[in-house]
Amino acid sequence: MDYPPKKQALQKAAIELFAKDGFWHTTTANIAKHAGVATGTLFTYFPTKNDLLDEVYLMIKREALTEVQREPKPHGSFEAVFKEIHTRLLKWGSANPKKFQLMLQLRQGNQVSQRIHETIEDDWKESYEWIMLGQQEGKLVKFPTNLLLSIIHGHLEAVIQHSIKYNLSKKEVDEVAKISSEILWRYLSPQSTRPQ
Amino acid sequence: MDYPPKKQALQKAAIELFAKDGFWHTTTANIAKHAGVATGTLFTYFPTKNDLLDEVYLMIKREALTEVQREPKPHGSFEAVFKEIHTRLLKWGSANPKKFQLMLQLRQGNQVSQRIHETIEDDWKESYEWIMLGQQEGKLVKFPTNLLLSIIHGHLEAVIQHSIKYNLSKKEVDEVAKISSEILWRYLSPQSTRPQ
Amino acid sequence: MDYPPKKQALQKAAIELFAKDGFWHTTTANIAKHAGVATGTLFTYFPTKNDLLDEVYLMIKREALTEVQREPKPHGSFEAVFKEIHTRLLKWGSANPKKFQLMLQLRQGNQVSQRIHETIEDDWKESYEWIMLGQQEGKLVKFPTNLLLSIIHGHLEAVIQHSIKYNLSKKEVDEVAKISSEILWRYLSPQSTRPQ
Amino acid sequence: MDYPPKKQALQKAAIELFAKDGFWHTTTANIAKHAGVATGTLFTYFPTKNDLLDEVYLMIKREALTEVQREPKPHGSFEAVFKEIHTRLLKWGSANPKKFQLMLQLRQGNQVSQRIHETIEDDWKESYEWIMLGQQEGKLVKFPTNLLLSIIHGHLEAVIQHSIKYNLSKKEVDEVAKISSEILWRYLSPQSTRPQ
DNA sequence: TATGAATGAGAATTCATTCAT
DNA sequence: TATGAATGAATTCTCATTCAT
Repeated sequence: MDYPPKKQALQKAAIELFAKDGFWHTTTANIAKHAGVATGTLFTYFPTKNDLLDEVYLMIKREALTEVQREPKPHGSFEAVFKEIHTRLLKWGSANPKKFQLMLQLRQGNQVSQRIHETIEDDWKESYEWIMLGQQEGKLVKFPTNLLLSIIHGHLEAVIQHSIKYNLSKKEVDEVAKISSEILWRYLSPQSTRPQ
Repeated sequence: MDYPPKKQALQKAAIELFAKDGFWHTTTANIAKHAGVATGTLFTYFPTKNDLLDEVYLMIKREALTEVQREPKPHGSFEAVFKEIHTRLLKWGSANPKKFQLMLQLRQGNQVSQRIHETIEDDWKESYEWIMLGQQEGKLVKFPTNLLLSIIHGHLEAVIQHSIKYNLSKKEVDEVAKISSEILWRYLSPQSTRPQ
Repeated sequence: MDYPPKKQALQKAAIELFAKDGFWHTTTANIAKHAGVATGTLFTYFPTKNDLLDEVYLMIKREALTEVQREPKPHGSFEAVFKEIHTRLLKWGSANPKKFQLMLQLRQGNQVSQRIHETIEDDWKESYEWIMLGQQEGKLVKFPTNLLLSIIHGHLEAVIQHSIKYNLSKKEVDEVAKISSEILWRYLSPQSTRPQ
Repeated sequence: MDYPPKKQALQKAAIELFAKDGFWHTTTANIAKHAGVATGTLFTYFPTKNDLLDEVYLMIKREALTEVQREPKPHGSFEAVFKEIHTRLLKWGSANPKKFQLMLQLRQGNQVSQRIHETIEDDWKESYEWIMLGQQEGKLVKFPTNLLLSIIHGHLEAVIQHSIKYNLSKKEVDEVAKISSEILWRYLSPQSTRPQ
């Protein structure tokens, strides 16, 4: 979608550097240098440093989303789909530690513009509604949907962070994914709240 | 512990402003102004802006810890203690949204110095060991302890964020605490992983 | 004289924008855009932004001069010619407010190159000499010729500015021209300095 | 009124440089250097380069006004006062060529903020009303007051420019003032418009 | 001629930190 | 200790100009 090669190079360099040094310690001059272009070139593609950030953040979020939606689409029972999505995201995060951590870093801090947050919310709306549907159909506990999503997110993040921190191999990530999605599912499916 | 009133005023102002505008958008001049002191005074107490940040971060972390350890100490069965700690932290976070969010903001980003992170890890070592003990005694699932802690943290954060976002009343927070700690416990106690 | 249509479009756009936003707030990119050509094209016709300015300034000055010299040439007594010239310039300025104000703007400031100023002085030499002749023949007061010209200019400018500011109609400008040239003439013809 | 010596130095340097090189060719770094202060110091006193310009412009305008109003106040007949004011301004302009030319330069161009223009208009309101009164009492021709003022201004400027250009001595300026105010007066007093 | 992406020197402004009082 | 004016390195962004196509 982004043909201009210099633009791509800038985005890539930005992700690299933002993730490594943080948004504020990264200068536009440095991004340009790493991308192999002149300082002014950055501003040909991104009116301001913040616009670059916005675009990069959106890109990452969409990359994760693409992962969830890519062929073959998750299919089967609600449970199977739920676990598959969880697994895909975990794998994606483990395989893209820089992007993942940049994402976390940017979620806190108020650098990303409101407009982008809204765009992203829009992107994920389908998933949100799918979760809500699951609740209505009794497949998931009846927590406030937002809280439920927060918990799912929180869990996922914790597991990804763990995988990154201990630099797990692909194989290990597969295992963690299995256990972790299994647990999460039991945790959030209604029967689990009424054991015995 | 911090007798000089100007130092306290500076710390308070710093928390306020860091939480509201972020570390990078907060100028030392502004902190001083909000604290009602001269710009230079800040540097009488904190050699650099980052030292102020470190101290403030440590303060908040210790405040949360104090909450966990304050009299009457959590007591009773492992389960009771576990739930009590979870509840106390949830309440503290809900009651101190600014501090809590500042904490999250600072966890990502590389502002806080390594030294401080180590100090904090040290502070919480006891808790860490208590969890590990719980695992050894079969009270908690046998995940890698670090992952377990990450998951507990993730859950707690999700719930606190939710309470803050929807501005829950004290009563509502009490309820959420009850349900949430109950769920977390079932989730992490070994029997929950072998339902039926 | 300027056949290439893109060159003309650039000059026109430059006048428009220099007059509206000032030389410094006008970017070459903007001029090109308004002229409907590519940024680089400007530099095909004008080596530098300042050369464009020079040419535009010269153009305007010559347009005013052309107005003075156009057929039917001012004729009759010295007084009649003097008044006719004054009237023509006043009308031209009122009809071309943008060009007129750009002219004023550029007279101060050191943007226009010395070479152009000299060229213009040359263009107007004839008028200058005609005024001098008038003085020698006792038709005009014996002020230093330069001062005399400055005063004439000052008067003319004041009246044009007034016409522009109050957006006078053609008819009103005609009237003002009549009165104003009458006054100026009395003011500068020798008898006026010795009334009674 | 402006005690801080560095502020004064900055204003002085700004006038010097703006007049010599123009507002746009003068960098804040250069102003600071000429004032013998650090680059940042300029912004301690003037939030932006334009604020410095505003203040400098206002200063100059007020200096001219002070000249008009200083003791001994112009007194005597309307004619005497009129000529005295004209003379004082001419002398001030001749004695302060840089300030005078900077004034002209800034009047054109849209750098000076509207607010400052209004402040100045306010400052000179008294003079404006005095002129209007003169018209009502039949001491001055019944032109639209604004046009009348424009003409007076235009005349004054022309004469000052002349004095500066030919670097007239104080004595010569005195003479020019005498002649010039005499002429202007005859020109603008009602009888002069109906000679014979 | 015409294009417009790319360039990079240059400029205004910010702000942590210092230091004389 | 406390002050706050002064510092100047660092940073984002602008824009005239170039040049490969």
